[in-house]
Amino acid sequence: MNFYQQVYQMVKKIPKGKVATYSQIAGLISTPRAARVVGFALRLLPPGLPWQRVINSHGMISIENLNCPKSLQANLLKKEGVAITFRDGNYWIDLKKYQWHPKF
DNA sequence: CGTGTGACGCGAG
DNA sequence: CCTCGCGCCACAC
Repeated sequence: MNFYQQVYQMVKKIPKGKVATYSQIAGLISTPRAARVVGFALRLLPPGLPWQRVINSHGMISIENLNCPKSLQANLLKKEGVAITFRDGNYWIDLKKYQWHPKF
């Protein structure tokens, strides 16, 4: 199984209404420091993945200029019950409240 | 096998 | 607190 595939599998496991960070995903897979690679993997997302639940460690969205606008991600998260705060041009998520805690 | 790159992270200033 | 810079790992070339 490729690293990317592991990333996708992990992203799929994020429950509705929860979010995870890049470094968290990387750590869950095997390599805590491969957060960048996680982002790289999410760049070529296969359809059907809840990519909107993956954010950076600041609880902030930093996408925008790809095919998907940040507003779409924020909208999707809102529909899942995640509170989004818009501040200084970016969407912020309360990680304390919504971060996913996988329990194996 | 060497180099470059990226939806990132963290320490230093 | 904000900005800058390097490290990091997997993958494409």
